[in-house]
Amino acid sequence: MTIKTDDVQPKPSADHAIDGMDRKILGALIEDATLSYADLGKRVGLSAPAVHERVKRLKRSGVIRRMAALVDPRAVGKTLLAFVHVDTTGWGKTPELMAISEHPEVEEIHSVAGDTCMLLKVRTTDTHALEGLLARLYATPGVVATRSYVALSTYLERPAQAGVTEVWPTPRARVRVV
Amino acid sequence: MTIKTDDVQPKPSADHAIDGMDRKILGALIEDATLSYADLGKRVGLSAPAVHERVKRLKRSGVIRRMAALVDPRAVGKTLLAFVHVDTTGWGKTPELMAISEHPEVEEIHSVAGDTCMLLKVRTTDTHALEGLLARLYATPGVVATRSYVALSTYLERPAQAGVTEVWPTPRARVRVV
DNA sequence: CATAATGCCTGAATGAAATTCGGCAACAAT
DNA sequence: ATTGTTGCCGAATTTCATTCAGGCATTATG
Repeated sequence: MTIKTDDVQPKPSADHAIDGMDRKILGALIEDATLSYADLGKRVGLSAPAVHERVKRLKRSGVIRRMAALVDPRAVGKTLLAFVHVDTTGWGKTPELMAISEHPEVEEIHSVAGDTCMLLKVRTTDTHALEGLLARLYATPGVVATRSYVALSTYLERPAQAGVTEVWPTPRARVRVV
Repeated sequence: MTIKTDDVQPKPSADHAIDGMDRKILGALIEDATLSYADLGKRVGLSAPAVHERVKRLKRSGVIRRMAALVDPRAVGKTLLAFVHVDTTGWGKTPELMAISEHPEVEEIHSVAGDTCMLLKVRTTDTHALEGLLARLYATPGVVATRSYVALSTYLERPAQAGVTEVWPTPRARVRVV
């Protein structure tokens, strides 16, 4: 009998393991999702139907969540970026706290280990709009304090890279049980 | 004579102002960049060549930076997400600090206002790989301290929304100069 | 008020690309 | 050795991106 894990986090169905060819495809599609299958195939060394099949599988298995247009936030009026540490009374995915995701200024919500409970990434038009968001956060039941880090400049902002980055390889047990 | 602003931040060329129709198009393309122009037009109430023209303009003006595949980080082995506060001796875009962006685990680098200098968003395979990254950060000239917030759960993570979110409208001067 | 110019839209036509199909080679299991 | 499976390629079909020629509203101008 197998134990049902039933994760809270969305899990990528691990039907097929990702191989090096998949990583090359992912890397190319992260850079440019408008590549034709013919060009994509030429870049990774495969035919168009072959890459098409793999991309379909990567989408179906959830590795590729979706294709998205990356929009300059400043072009749509979101000039101000801030990271907000939120201290709460309780812990966990309570409905009250999840209501925070309803605020359209909030782009990310993480529960973190450290001297705070939750970490928010938010974008607003200006400081005044940030104040409005903070007021709504403080009005949320369970929120007791916030600390905001307003971004002055963004030096790097890129979506998830596809390559493995095992610079220091994780040590594996080299012990022989006798 | 006009003053050359010459921003450090990439600037969206403000040829044409973004109107409500553009916002609807952007919102749809953020959700799904694979929409055909016909479907996109039906969704926003426009013909296919019309939306095509607008999308082309949005790309050319830099509002749409690019189309990208959004990849599940866990599917490519990046299980651990952390936000790292970095304290530095100096300030600004020094070459030493910009070398941090060479580390593939680093997804974002912001200089922030608050009790730290810089804020990093990083993804690694595990805690050991995070330790390796921190070791490399400490080896960077100018870095004096770091504080890491390891994400336990991610409740929300979405790319930039297209809509204006002026919930508390920014007060405008109602003064008449006489 | 008339007129011309501008910008933006609609509908058809062309060319390219996505998608599907059948067949072949490599590999694993029986 | 044989059989089944998996993954790939080349060709065919259908859909879509892209372009073009008009039509309508709005605005500037005489």
